[in-house]
Amino acid sequence: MTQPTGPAAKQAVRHDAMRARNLALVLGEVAARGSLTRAALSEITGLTKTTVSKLVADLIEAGLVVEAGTVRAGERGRPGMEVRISGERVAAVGLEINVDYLSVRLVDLARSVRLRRTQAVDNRTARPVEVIAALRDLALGLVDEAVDIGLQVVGGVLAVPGPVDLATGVVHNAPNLGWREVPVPELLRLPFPVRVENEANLAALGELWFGSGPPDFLYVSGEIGIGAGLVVRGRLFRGARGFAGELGHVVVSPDGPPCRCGARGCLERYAGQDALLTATAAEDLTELVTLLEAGDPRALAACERAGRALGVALSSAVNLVDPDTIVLGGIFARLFPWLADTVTGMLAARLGQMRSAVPPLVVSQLGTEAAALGAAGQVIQQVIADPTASLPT
Amino acid sequence: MTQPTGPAAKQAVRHDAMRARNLALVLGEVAARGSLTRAALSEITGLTKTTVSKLVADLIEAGLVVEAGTVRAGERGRPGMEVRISGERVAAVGLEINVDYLSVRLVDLARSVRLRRTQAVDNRTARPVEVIAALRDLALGLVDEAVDIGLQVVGGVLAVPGPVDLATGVVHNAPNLGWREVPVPELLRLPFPVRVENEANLAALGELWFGSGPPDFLYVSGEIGIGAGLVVRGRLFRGARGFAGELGHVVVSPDGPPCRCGARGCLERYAGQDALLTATAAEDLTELVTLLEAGDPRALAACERAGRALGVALSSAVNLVDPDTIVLGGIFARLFPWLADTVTGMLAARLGQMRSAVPPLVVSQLGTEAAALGAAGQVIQQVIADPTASLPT
DNA sequence: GATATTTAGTCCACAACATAGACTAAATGG
DNA sequence: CCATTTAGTCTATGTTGTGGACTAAATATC
Repeated sequence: MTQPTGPAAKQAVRHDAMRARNLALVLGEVAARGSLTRAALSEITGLTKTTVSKLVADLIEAGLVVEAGTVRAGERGRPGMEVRISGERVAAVGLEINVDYLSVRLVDLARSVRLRRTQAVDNRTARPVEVIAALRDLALGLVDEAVDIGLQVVGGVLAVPGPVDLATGVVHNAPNLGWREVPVPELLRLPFPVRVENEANLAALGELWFGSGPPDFLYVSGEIGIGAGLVVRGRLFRGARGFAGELGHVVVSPDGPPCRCGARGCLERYAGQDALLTATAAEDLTELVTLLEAGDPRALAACERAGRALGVALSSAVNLVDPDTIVLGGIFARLFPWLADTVTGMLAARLGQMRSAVPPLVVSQLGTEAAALGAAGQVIQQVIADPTASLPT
Repeated sequence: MTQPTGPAAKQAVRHDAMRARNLALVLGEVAARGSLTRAALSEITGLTKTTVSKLVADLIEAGLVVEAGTVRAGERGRPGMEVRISGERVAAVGLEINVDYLSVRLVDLARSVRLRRTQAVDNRTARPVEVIAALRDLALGLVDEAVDIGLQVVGGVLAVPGPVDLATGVVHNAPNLGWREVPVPELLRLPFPVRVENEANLAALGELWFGSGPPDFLYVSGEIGIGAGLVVRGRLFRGARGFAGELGHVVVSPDGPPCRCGARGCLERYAGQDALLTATAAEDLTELVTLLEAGDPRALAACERAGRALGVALSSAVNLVDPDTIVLGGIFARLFPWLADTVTGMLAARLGQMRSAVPPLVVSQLGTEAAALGAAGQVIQQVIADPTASLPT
């Protein structure tokens, strides 16, 4: 018989764990609300003023928060001292390998993007070792600049367009890049710990942490392959082995065109970038957008067909995973003006009678930065969730 | 900016919470492993022997565990005293309303099914208040019998075939019963707290806690409507508003037969009970099974068509939610012999090239009891997760 | 300008719960 | 019967939060 408690429930709690949790609680509230006084923290967390004072003292000593000036809530009384996240000690690096660029971002603990570097390159024609060597150079340059501005990089996450084995970091298959079985961490070897994660999942987390929407949504990303990241109550849904979110292979029509996955009628064959470019004889996405702007009938028809297919696949997804909102990113962000009405119409037609609310369709606010920001945000999130790892011993 | 920590991370931890967590840890390990000595508990949990002794003393005083005799692990040394879950103090009631029966189960803390009562009745032709009144009578009888055997019912959960508003217990729409907007808890009014939950989700939990498979699977249930319960790492996935798992409205063919949900080509129209009975002119499921056993060509063709549709829909589900195993329950458990090869074949054809492992298809081990057992199991699970609620004050 | 009032934050004795080592208890091997 | 091994209890101590007393810093009122 399986015991259905999560891993967190299987740990004994001692005094040190209690303190770690309360430190994380205080730091998390400060991070969530921008700044708080000790008195406000006491009210919000339920801990006594004494306890909050001690916890804040530890966080100040660790350089994770700073006192930022006095503030008064009421008309009279002693003014409180604002405590804010310090953006001047620790930072995280978000990295991204996509089809036609490499990207790195430096994000501080206050979630400010301090540095941005992007390098245009055709990653589909380069060998994986070449791509990763170029990324390593870009990242090392960023780290040097971080040291120059006084920030210590405590970790990084790399976004790649394909499923990833989270334990080993091996990219089993990235169709957008033409990669199979690439042992990314062995090749990357940066002077801080780096994990590898699927790009759609990280973009979803980017929208969550750097966007402004609600904490329950399905993020749709796509180039050749189409992936989805699902966030429910602020947490990423990964599935049993971490390979959830393969929206590109959801069935649009069971006897439709053959797909490279071996099935037929997958979403990718209707709405993937290759499908769109082939239908319009466009060279690349920019040319496709130019045709659409010019009102080219073939381009408009291809978008209409892609929009209907997206609507069908997304209606299946909504029935299965019940998101609150659908966010279109990747190529679909650029094509949003020509897709939105068709997709929204199809969702309303297929979902509108049974469901009390059809999830609204919105465009990504972060554009091509979403994945790299989500990557860096994951490291920031870990520091906030476990501040004791950052305390001096 | 949304702060993405779960609810549990937002609670301060004090001494009482620390004790509660450690009590839950000890009780959970005893529940998971059948019986343990204090010394073994100390080794497994990492708490000292002193701490474990005190925690076990509290649990004994609460009647949640008992000492069950001496046992020795090695060749010499003082024998240890086995501590086991007590099945003789608290119990939970699982209730179920399905199309053609009402069912109640009494389950003790050791997860033994102590009492079973099922009443055959056509719930589709009866009014909701009549159905719920009959269920109330059945449940009150079970409670009387529980008292007779010395068990105290601490709570219950009711399984219904349709989406449920978890906060209010209102059943918005149960197509299998013909119900809409039924305020079940107001009508039921039993002498213990009762929550209402979707039947497919509870059946999935039943397979998890009373079956013997791995803790990551998609459970497929079906009568007229087809629902799915998804369990990942021992936890039920519900979606943003609790309305995930609507497998019956996943698209099989976008321009297929119109569905009562307003869409076209939903799985329900191919593999739902009505679709199967209409295709074979069978009166009910038993007659359909008789036809299948006799080799009736129309019945076999209907199952083949249903199996292919299930395979298509399940391949979309696997791509999106990545389960380890697929469990067929409901009518599909009875039809398993005539469905399995087609479904398995379709899954292999659609998933076998890209995914390193195609999820195996298995039949439910619990049959029609799965939902009621899952319901009772949820109450049992809550007692184990929060034993301080059961301690004398 | 002085005093009363309000609110923030610190101080310190105490409580709750886990730890750690000493000790007792219960068994078997030699 | 004694030595050894292992389980479980006892008791002083340590860690971390609490709660009330107290100080500090502000404004309103006189």
